[in-house]
Amino acid sequence: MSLRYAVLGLLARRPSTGYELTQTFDRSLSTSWHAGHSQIYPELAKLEAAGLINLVGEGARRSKTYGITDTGRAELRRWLVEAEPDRSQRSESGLRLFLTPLLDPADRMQTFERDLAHVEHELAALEALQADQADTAEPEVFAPQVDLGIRVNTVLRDWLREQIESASA
Amino acid sequence: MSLRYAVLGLLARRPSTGYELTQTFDRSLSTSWHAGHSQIYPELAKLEAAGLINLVGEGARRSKTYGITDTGRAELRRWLVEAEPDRSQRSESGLRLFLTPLLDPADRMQTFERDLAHVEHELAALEALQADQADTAEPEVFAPQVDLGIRVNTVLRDWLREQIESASA
DNA sequence: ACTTTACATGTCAAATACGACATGTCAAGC
DNA sequence: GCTTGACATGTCGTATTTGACATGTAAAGT
Repeated sequence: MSLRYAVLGLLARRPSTGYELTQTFDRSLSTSWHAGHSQIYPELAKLEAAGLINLVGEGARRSKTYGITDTGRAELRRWLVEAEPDRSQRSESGLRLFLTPLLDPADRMQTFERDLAHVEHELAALEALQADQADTAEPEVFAPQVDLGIRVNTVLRDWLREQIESASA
Repeated sequence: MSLRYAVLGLLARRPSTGYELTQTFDRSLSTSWHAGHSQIYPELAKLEAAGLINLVGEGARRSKTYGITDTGRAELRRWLVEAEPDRSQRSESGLRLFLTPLLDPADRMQTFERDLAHVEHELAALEALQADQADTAEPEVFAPQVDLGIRVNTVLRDWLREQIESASA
Protein backbone atom coordinates (compact mmCIF):
# COMPACT_ATOMS: atom_id res chain seq x y z
CA MET A 1 0.00 0.00 0.00
CA SER A 2 2.98 2.29 0.55
CA LEU A 3 3.81 2.85 -3.11
CA ARG A 4 0.51 4.62 -3.51
CA TYR A 5 1.37 7.09 -0.75
CA ALA A 6 4.96 7.48 -1.87
CA VAL A 7 3.74 8.65 -5.29
CA LEU A 8 0.99 10.77 -3.75
CA GLY A 9 3.50 12.35 -1.36
CA LEU A 10 5.93 13.26 -4.10
CA LEU A 11 3.12 14.85 -6.11
CA ALA A 12 2.11 16.81 -3.00
CA ARG A 13 5.56 18.39 -3.02
CA ARG A 14 5.24 19.47 -6.63
CA PRO A 15 3.47 18.38 -9.85
CA SER A 16 5.64 15.94 -11.79
CA THR A 17 5.79 13.54 -14.71
CA GLY A 18 6.19 9.80 -14.22
CA TYR A 19 9.73 10.11 -15.49
CA GLU A 20 10.60 12.73 -12.87
CA LEU A 21 9.07 10.60 -10.13
CA THR A 22 11.17 7.63 -11.26
CA GLN A 23 14.30 9.75 -10.84
CA THR A 24 13.25 11.03 -7.44
CA PHE A 25 12.65 7.45 -6.29
CA ASP A 26 16.15 6.61 -7.43
CA ARG A 27 17.86 9.62 -5.90
CA SER A 28 16.10 10.98 -2.82
CA LEU A 29 13.92 8.05 -1.88
CA SER A 30 16.25 5.11 -2.55
CA THR A 31 17.08 4.73 1.15
CA SER A 32 13.38 4.66 2.12
CA TRP A 33 11.42 3.18 -0.71
CA HIS A 34 12.40 1.79 -4.07
CA ALA A 35 10.25 1.62 -7.18
CA GLY A 36 10.97 1.40 -10.89
CA HIS A 37 9.08 3.09 -13.71
CA SER A 38 7.20 -0.11 -14.48
CA GLN A 39 5.48 0.27 -11.13
CA ILE A 40 5.09 4.03 -11.24
CA TYR A 41 3.20 4.46 -14.52
CA PRO A 42 0.46 1.95 -13.66
CA GLU A 43 0.18 3.50 -10.18
CA LEU A 44 -0.32 6.97 -11.68
CA ALA A 45 -3.16 5.56 -13.80
CA LYS A 46 -4.78 4.02 -10.70
CA LEU A 47 -4.41 7.21 -8.65
CA GLU A 48 -5.96 9.24 -11.45
CA ALA A 49 -8.85 6.80 -11.76
CA ALA A 50 -9.37 7.14 -7.99
CA GLY A 51 -9.46 10.94 -8.28
CA LEU A 52 -6.47 11.45 -5.99
CA ILE A 53 -4.35 13.05 -8.71
CA ASN A 54 -5.12 14.63 -12.07
CA LEU A 55 -3.45 15.51 -15.33
CA VAL A 56 -2.34 19.13 -15.13
CA GLY A 57 -0.42 19.40 -18.40
CA GLU A 58 1.23 17.69 -21.33
CA GLY A 59 4.68 18.66 -22.57
CA ALA A 60 7.33 17.69 -25.06
CA ARG A 61 8.03 14.02 -25.85
CA ARG A 62 4.51 12.93 -24.86
CA SER A 63 5.20 13.81 -21.24
CA LYS A 64 2.26 14.00 -18.85
CA THR A 65 2.42 16.09 -15.71
CA TYR A 66 0.24 15.08 -12.77
CA GLY A 67 -0.77 17.10 -9.73
CA ILE A 68 -2.42 16.10 -6.46
CA THR A 69 -6.12 16.88 -5.97
CA ASP A 70 -7.75 18.10 -2.75
CA THR A 71 -9.11 14.60 -2.24
CA GLY A 72 -5.59 13.24 -2.71
CA ARG A 73 -4.15 15.66 -0.21
CA ALA A 74 -6.76 14.71 2.38
CA GLU A 75 -6.11 11.02 1.81
CA LEU A 76 -2.35 11.55 2.17
CA ARG A 77 -2.81 13.44 5.42
CA ARG A 78 -5.11 10.74 6.74
CA TRP A 79 -2.51 8.08 6.01
CA LEU A 80 0.39 10.02 7.51
CA VAL A 81 -1.40 10.97 10.72
CA GLU A 82 -4.05 8.36 11.37
CA ALA A 83 -2.89 5.09 9.84
CA GLU A 84 -0.81 2.84 12.07
CA PRO A 85 2.73 2.73 10.63
CA ASP A 86 4.11 -0.59 9.50
CA ARG A 87 7.53 -0.59 11.20
CA SER A 88 8.87 -3.65 9.40
CA GLN A 89 11.73 -2.99 7.06
CA ARG A 90 13.49 -4.67 4.15
CA SER A 91 17.16 -3.90 3.90
CA GLU A 92 19.56 -6.29 2.26
CA SER A 93 22.46 -4.29 3.73
CA GLY A 94 21.00 -4.69 7.19
CA LEU A 95 20.65 -8.42 6.65
CA ARG A 96 24.27 -8.65 5.50
CA LEU A 97 25.45 -6.75 8.56
CA PHE A 98 23.45 -9.09 10.78
CA LEU A 99 25.07 -12.16 9.21
CA THR A 100 28.59 -10.74 9.13
CA PRO A 101 29.72 -12.50 12.35
CA LEU A 102 29.44 -15.81 10.45
CA LEU A 103 32.39 -14.90 8.23
CA ASP A 104 36.02 -15.55 9.05
CA PRO A 105 38.03 -12.40 9.90
CA ALA A 106 39.54 -11.87 6.43
CA ASP A 107 36.18 -12.08 4.64
CA ARG A 108 34.55 -9.98 7.30
CA MET A 109 37.08 -7.17 6.89
CA GLN A 110 36.57 -7.25 3.14
CA THR A 111 32.84 -6.67 3.51
CA PHE A 112 33.40 -3.94 6.12
CA GLU A 113 35.79 -2.12 3.77
CA ARG A 114 33.25 -2.35 0.97
CA ASP A 115 30.49 -1.00 3.21
CA LEU A 116 32.72 1.78 4.54
CA ALA A 117 33.50 2.99 1.02
CA HIS A 118 29.79 3.12 0.28
CA VAL A 119 28.87 4.96 3.48
CA GLU A 120 31.61 7.54 2.95
CA HIS A 121 30.28 8.13 -0.56
CA GLU A 122 26.74 8.59 0.76
CA LEU A 123 27.95 10.93 3.46
CA ALA A 124 29.81 13.11 0.94
CA ALA A 125 26.69 13.34 -1.22
CA LEU A 126 24.52 14.35 1.76
CA GLU A 127 27.04 16.96 2.91
CA ALA A 128 27.18 18.43 -0.59
CA LEU A 129 23.37 18.61 -0.58
CA GLN A 130 23.44 20.36 2.79
CA ALA A 131 26.02 22.89 1.54
CA ASP A 132 23.83 23.57 -1.52
CA GLN A 133 20.87 24.28 0.71
CA ALA A 134 22.92 26.66 2.87
CA ASP A 135 24.02 28.54 -0.27
CA THR A 136 20.59 29.12 -1.71
CA ALA A 137 19.49 30.78 1.53
CA GLU A 138 16.01 29.37 0.94
CA PRO A 139 14.55 27.82 4.07
CA GLU A 140 14.46 24.27 2.74
CA VAL A 141 11.74 22.41 4.58
CA PHE A 142 13.52 19.08 4.36
CA ALA A 143 16.84 20.32 5.77
CA PRO A 144 16.27 18.44 9.06
CA GLN A 145 15.83 15.20 7.08
CA VAL A 146 19.16 15.75 5.36
CA ASP A 147 20.71 16.37 8.75
CA LEU A 148 19.28 13.11 10.07
CA GLY A 149 20.71 11.27 7.08
CA ILE A 150 24.14 12.71 7.85
CA ARG A 151 23.93 11.72 11.50
CA VAL A 152 22.85 8.15 10.78
CA ASN A 153 25.55 7.67 8.15
CA THR A 154 28.16 9.14 10.51
CA VAL A 155 27.25 6.59 13.17
CA LEU A 156 27.52 3.84 10.59
CA ARG A 157 30.88 5.12 9.33
CA ASP A 158 32.35 5.31 12.84
CA TRP A 159 31.06 1.86 13.72
CA LEU A 160 32.60 0.34 10.57
CA ARG A 161 35.91 2.08 11.25
CA GLU A 162 35.96 0.69 14.80
CA GLN A 163 35.27 -2.84 13.57
CA ILE A 164 38.11 -2.59 11.06
CA GLU A 165 40.53 -1.09 13.59
CA SER A 166 39.74 -3.51 16.41
CA ALA A 167 40.48 -6.42 14.05
CA SER A 168 43.88 -5.13 12.93
CA ALA A 169 44.92 -4.33 16.52
CA MET B 1 16.62 -13.48 -3.62
CA SER B 2 17.43 -12.20 -0.10
CA LEU B 3 14.91 -14.39 1.72
CA ARG B 4 16.88 -17.42 0.63
CA TYR B 5 20.06 -16.04 2.23
CA ALA B 6 18.26 -14.80 5.31
CA VAL B 7 17.02 -18.32 6.02
CA LEU B 8 20.37 -19.86 5.09
CA GLY B 9 22.16 -17.39 7.35
CA LEU B 10 19.95 -18.15 10.34
CA LEU B 11 20.52 -21.87 9.86
CA ALA B 12 24.27 -21.21 9.71
CA ARG B 13 24.04 -19.80 13.23
CA ARG B 14 22.30 -22.89 14.52
CA PRO B 15 19.95 -25.64 13.29
CA SER B 16 16.31 -24.61 13.69
CA THR B 17 12.73 -25.47 12.89
CA GLY B 18 10.61 -23.33 10.61
CA TYR B 19 8.70 -22.18 13.64
CA GLU B 20 11.86 -20.97 15.38
CA LEU B 21 12.97 -19.17 12.23
CA THR B 22 9.61 -17.40 12.03
CA GLN B 23 10.13 -16.11 15.57
CA THR B 24 13.68 -14.99 14.88
CA PHE B 25 12.48 -13.06 11.81
CA ASP B 26 9.94 -11.37 14.03
CA ARG B 27 12.29 -10.56 16.90
CA SER B 28 15.92 -10.12 15.83
CA LEU B 29 15.51 -9.57 12.12
CA SER B 30 12.42 -7.38 11.97
CA THR B 31 14.47 -4.22 11.45
CA SER B 32 16.38 -5.78 8.54
CA TRP B 33 14.17 -8.28 6.82
CA HIS B 34 10.59 -9.36 7.34
CA ALA B 35 9.05 -12.71 6.46
CA GLY B 36 6.03 -14.64 7.66
CA HIS B 37 5.75 -18.39 8.11
CA SER B 38 3.88 -18.72 4.82
CA GLN B 39 7.08 -17.67 3.08
CA ILE B 40 9.48 -19.56 5.31
CA TYR B 41 8.11 -23.12 5.01
CA PRO B 42 8.09 -23.16 1.19
CA GLU B 43 11.59 -21.62 1.21
CA LEU B 44 12.89 -24.39 3.49
CA ALA B 45 11.53 -26.96 1.03
CA LYS B 46 13.29 -25.21 -1.87
CA LEU B 47 16.58 -24.94 0.02
CA GLU B 48 16.42 -28.62 0.91
CA ALA B 49 15.69 -29.56 -2.70
CA ALA B 50 18.73 -27.48 -3.72
CA GLY B 51 20.91 -29.32 -1.21
CA LEU B 52 21.80 -26.18 0.73
CA ILE B 53 20.15 -27.40 3.92
CA ASN B 54 19.04 -30.80 5.19
CA LEU B 55 16.73 -32.34 7.73
CA VAL B 56 18.75 -33.05 10.86
CA GLY B 57 15.98 -34.22 13.17
CA GLU B 58 12.28 -34.47 13.89
CA GLY B 59 10.84 -33.66 17.28
CA ALA B 60 7.60 -33.32 19.12
CA ARG B 61 4.51 -31.89 17.41
CA ARG B 62 5.72 -32.88 13.93
CA SER B 63 8.56 -30.38 14.16
CA LYS B 64 11.36 -30.63 11.62
CA THR B 65 14.80 -29.27 12.40
CA TYR B 66 16.97 -28.19 9.48
CA GLY B 67 20.72 -27.61 9.39
CA ILE B 68 22.96 -26.00 6.79
CA THR B 69 25.07 -28.26 4.56
CA ASP B 70 28.66 -27.60 3.46
CA THR B 71 27.31 -26.61 0.05
CA GLY B 72 24.92 -24.21 1.78
CA ARG B 73 27.69 -22.69 3.85
CA ALA B 74 29.83 -22.13 0.75
CA GLU B 75 26.90 -20.55 -1.09
CA LEU B 76 26.17 -18.25 1.84
CA ARG B 77 29.80 -17.15 2.03
CA ARG B 78 29.86 -16.51 -1.73
CA TRP B 79 26.78 -14.31 -1.45
CA LEU B 80 28.03 -12.35 1.56
CA VAL B 81 31.51 -11.69 0.17
CA GLU B 82 31.28 -11.78 -3.61
CA ALA B 83 27.77 -10.72 -4.60
CA GLU B 84 27.22 -7.02 -5.13
CA PRO B 85 24.91 -5.78 -2.34
CA ASP B 86 21.57 -4.30 -3.31
CA ARG B 87 21.59 -1.07 -1.27
CA SER B 88 17.96 -0.16 -1.94
CA GLN B 89 15.70 -0.33 1.07
CA ARG B 90 12.02 -0.53 1.86
CA SER B 91 11.00 1.27 5.00
CA GLU B 92 7.54 2.69 5.46
CA SER B 93 8.81 4.63 8.50
CA GLY B 94 11.54 6.20 6.39
CA LEU B 95 8.99 7.18 3.76
CA ARG B 96 6.78 8.76 6.42
CA LEU B 97 9.71 10.73 7.82
CA PHE B 98 10.54 11.93 4.33
CA LEU B 99 7.00 13.18 3.76
CA THR B 100 6.57 14.72 7.22
CA PRO B 101 7.36 18.29 6.08
CA LEU B 102 4.10 18.24 4.10
CA LEU B 103 2.06 18.21 7.30
CA ASP B 104 0.97 21.27 9.23
CA PRO B 105 2.80 21.77 12.55
CA ALA B 106 0.14 20.19 14.79
CA ASP B 107 -0.09 17.00 12.71
CA ARG B 108 3.66 16.89 12.34
CA MET B 109 4.21 17.01 16.11
CA GLN B 110 1.67 14.23 16.56
CA THR B 111 3.61 11.93 14.23
CA PHE B 112 6.92 12.87 15.86
CA GLU B 113 5.55 12.02 19.31
CA ARG B 114 4.30 8.68 18.01
CA ASP B 115 7.69 7.89 16.46
CA LEU B 116 9.56 9.00 19.57
CA ALA B 117 7.55 6.65 21.75
CA HIS B 118 8.39 3.80 19.40
CA VAL B 119 12.11 4.61 19.23
CA GLU B 120 12.39 4.87 23.02
CA HIS B 121 10.74 1.47 23.29
CA GLU B 122 13.19 -0.04 20.79
CA LEU B 123 16.11 1.54 22.58
CA ALA B 124 15.03 0.12 25.93
CA ALA B 125 14.76 -3.37 24.40
CA LEU B 126 18.24 -3.12 22.85
CA GLU B 127 19.78 -1.88 26.09
CA ALA B 128 18.17 -4.75 28.00
CA LEU B 129 19.61 -7.17 25.45
CA GLN B 130 23.05 -5.60 25.87
CA ALA B 131 22.82 -5.90 29.66
CA ASP B 132 21.85 -9.56 29.30
CA GLN B 133 24.90 -10.19 27.18
CA ALA B 134 27.18 -8.49 29.70
CA ASP B 135 25.73 -10.69 32.46
CA THR B 136 26.29 -14.00 30.76
CA ALA B 137 29.99 -13.19 30.31
CA GLU B 138 29.92 -15.16 27.06
CA PRO B 139 31.69 -13.33 24.26
CA GLU B 140 28.58 -12.80 22.15
CA VAL B 141 29.67 -12.48 18.55
CA PHE B 142 26.85 -10.15 17.64
CA ALA B 143 27.42 -7.68 20.47
CA PRO B 144 28.78 -5.04 18.02
CA GLN B 145 25.56 -5.29 16.03
CA VAL B 146 23.50 -4.60 19.14
CA ASP B 147 25.75 -1.64 19.86
CA LEU B 148 25.17 -0.29 16.35
CA GLY B 149 21.42 -0.63 16.83
CA ILE B 150 21.65 1.38 20.03
CA ARG B 151 23.68 4.12 18.37
CA VAL B 152 21.34 4.45 15.39
CA ASN B 153 18.26 4.56 17.59
CA THR B 154 19.91 7.12 19.86
CA VAL B 155 20.54 9.40 16.88
CA LEU B 156 16.92 8.99 15.85
CA ARG B 157 15.65 9.67 19.37
CA ASP B 158 17.74 12.85 19.71
CA TRP B 159 16.67 14.08 16.29
CA LEU B 160 12.99 13.56 17.10
CA ARG B 161 13.38 15.35 20.45
CA GLU B 162 15.01 18.31 18.71
CA GLN B 163 12.23 18.53 16.16
CA ILE B 164 9.61 18.51 18.89
CA GLU B 165 11.46 21.07 21.03
CA SER B 166 12.24 23.47 18.19
CA ALA B 167 8.55 23.57 17.31
CA SER B 168 7.35 24.40 20.80
CA ALA B 169 10.02 27.12 21.22
C1' DA C 1 23.30 13.04 -42.38
C1' DC C 2 24.17 9.95 -38.56
C1' DT C 3 24.68 8.29 -34.11
C1' DT C 4 24.45 8.48 -29.38
C1' DT C 5 22.29 9.84 -25.24
C1' DA C 6 18.69 11.42 -22.36
C1' DC C 7 13.86 11.97 -22.22
C1' DA C 8 9.40 9.67 -21.80
C1' DT C 9 5.70 6.15 -21.46
C1' DG C 10 3.97 1.92 -21.52
C1' DT C 11 3.11 -3.64 -21.13
C1' DC C 12 3.77 -8.34 -19.60
C1' DA C 13 5.43 -12.67 -17.67
C1' DA C 14 7.71 -14.38 -13.76
C1' DA C 15 9.05 -14.02 -9.05
C1' DT C 16 8.06 -12.61 -4.46
C1' DA C 17 5.20 -11.47 -0.60
C1' DC C 18 0.88 -11.16 2.16
C1' DG C 19 -3.17 -12.62 4.59
C1' DA C 20 -6.49 -15.95 5.28
C1' DC C 21 -7.63 -20.59 5.70
C1' DA C 22 -6.66 -25.28 7.26
C1' DT C 23 -4.93 -28.91 10.27
C1' DG C 24 -2.88 -31.14 13.87
C1' DT C 25 0.06 -31.68 18.71
C1' DC C 26 0.89 -31.14 23.38
C1' DA C 27 1.00 -29.07 28.14
C1' DA C 28 -1.22 -26.58 31.76
C1' DG C 29 -5.03 -24.97 34.25
C1' DC C 30 -9.71 -25.59 35.62
C1' DG D 1 -12.76 -34.44 31.06
C1' DC D 2 -12.40 -29.94 28.87
C1' DT D 3 -10.75 -25.80 27.31
C1' DT D 4 -7.25 -22.55 26.30
C1' DG D 5 -2.97 -21.29 24.48
C1' DA D 6 1.48 -22.11 22.61
C1' DC D 7 3.72 -25.04 19.38
C1' DA D 8 4.11 -26.48 14.57
C1' DT D 9 3.49 -26.99 9.49
C1' DG D 10 1.34 -26.33 5.51
C1' DT D 11 -1.57 -24.30 1.17
C1' DC D 12 -3.81 -20.93 -1.71
C1' DG D 13 -5.67 -16.81 -3.88
C1' DT D 14 -4.43 -12.17 -4.32
C1' DA D 15 -1.39 -8.32 -4.52
C1' DT D 16 3.05 -6.41 -5.21
C1' DT D 17 7.53 -6.17 -7.35
C1' DT D 18 10.95 -7.10 -10.83
C1' DG D 19 13.22 -7.23 -15.19
C1' DA D 20 12.74 -7.58 -19.90
C1' DC D 21 10.58 -6.09 -23.93
C1' DA D 22 8.58 -2.45 -26.76
C1' DT D 23 8.10 2.16 -28.74
C1' DG D 24 8.72 6.73 -29.73
C1' DT D 25 10.82 11.95 -29.15
C1' DA D 26 14.23 15.41 -29.08
C1' DA D 27 18.79 17.45 -28.31
C1' DA D 28 23.69 17.33 -28.93
C1' DG D 29 27.76 15.76 -30.73
C1' DT D 30 30.40 14.06 -34.85
